[in-house]
Amino acid sequence: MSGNTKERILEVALDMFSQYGYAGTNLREIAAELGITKAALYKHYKSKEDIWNSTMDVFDDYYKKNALKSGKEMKIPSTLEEFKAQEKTVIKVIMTNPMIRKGRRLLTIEQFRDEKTAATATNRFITTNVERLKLIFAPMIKNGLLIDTDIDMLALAYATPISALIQMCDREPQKQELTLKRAEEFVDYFISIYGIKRT
Amino acid sequence: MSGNTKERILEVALDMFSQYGYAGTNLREIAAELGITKAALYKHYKSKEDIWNSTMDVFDDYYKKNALKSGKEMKIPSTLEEFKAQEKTVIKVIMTNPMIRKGRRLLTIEQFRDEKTAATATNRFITTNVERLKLIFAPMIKNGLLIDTDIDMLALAYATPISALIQMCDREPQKQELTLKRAEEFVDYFISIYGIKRT
DNA sequence: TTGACAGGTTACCAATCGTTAACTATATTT
DNA sequence: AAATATAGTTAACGATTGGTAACCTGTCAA
Repeated sequence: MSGNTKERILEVALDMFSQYGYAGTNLREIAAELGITKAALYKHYKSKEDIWNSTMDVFDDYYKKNALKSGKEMKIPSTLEEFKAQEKTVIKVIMTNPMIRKGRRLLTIEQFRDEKTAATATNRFITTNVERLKLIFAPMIKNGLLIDTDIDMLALAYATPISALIQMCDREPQKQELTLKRAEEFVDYFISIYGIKRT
Repeated sequence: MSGNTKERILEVALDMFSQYGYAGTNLREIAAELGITKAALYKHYKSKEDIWNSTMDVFDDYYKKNALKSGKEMKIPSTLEEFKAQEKTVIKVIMTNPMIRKGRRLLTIEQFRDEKTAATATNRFITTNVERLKLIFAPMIKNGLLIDTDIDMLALAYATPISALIQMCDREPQKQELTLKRAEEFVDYFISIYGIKRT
């Protein structure tokens, strides 16, 4: 019966770790949530740290398969409206997808534990976004859609306000509508500043 | 001997809570760091939660007396250069002041614990900054120093890139020089976009 | 039919947690 | 000088933690 217990453990662990952190999560609660005994967990994972590492792997895999891949498959928009529409779609997914949210929360909570986690956080919260955007903005500047300006600063100026709103949404989910709306408004605002109107 | 033990406990607790969080911190280590016994802590505080609440109060007081007050005493810059210089000073303090840094880290780690903490985090990380900036930007627009644009978006566009760099510095202190430099560069960049050149 | 095994259980272990009690030494007050 | 308050100690408490051992039970292959 239930050959999927191993995965269900991860689902619950994922919820708890991303809310209470590693130290604040205990195995009894994970087991209780699943209706099994704490000892049963050890039939599937050899230690708490093993469960922890597995949840991190889940997040990593999901991130690589979805966030990263969809970033690389992103089209170079040929109009400002196309850029807006495309970005608003991405923002909505990043802001509302449960797996992405939990992974982000986990990384936020644990980012000060060690240098490796810190580096991962910087990479995921800033670097990856900036690099993706640079790949989009460079041709847009070349095509006369955006004003010709320092592309690093441009990517930073675009990515971080949206990140801040996403973080706000992470910690206050009841404000999801508000933050999503504000993020979309910011996309429009950004284009109103940096976009070049066609004549 | 040592009538300041009560305060020294707070200093150590402050370090540990802001690195490992509430659940990840234990009283033995706090005591050991001070060269006293765990039981001695109870001569000064009645419980772990009491110590926790006291550290939160320390952060709150410091924040109100320094960050908030200096924000309110801020001058309205009469030139763009003055704005840049003023802001770079503020950024340096916020980025490097140990007490402010620890308070920020603590809030980052614990922001998902309950709704009140979450609200505090949003207030401190976004709202307060944005409100302060709006008070500065409004007269600057009126005086023809900045282009006339949506002031909420303008404040968001200025505050969040710097916040992101500060967060990066928090988790990777060895990059302090880099992040500080980038933040200062961003101030210049921001003015190059939104500032109105005198003729 | 039997035997192996996967996936549970109960019961327990040692370590660690926050916390308290009883005691001691040192100042301070009366 | 005696009494008291302060700030520390040692030792222990009960609860909780991650982890283990022994046992049970259904499924499935030999």
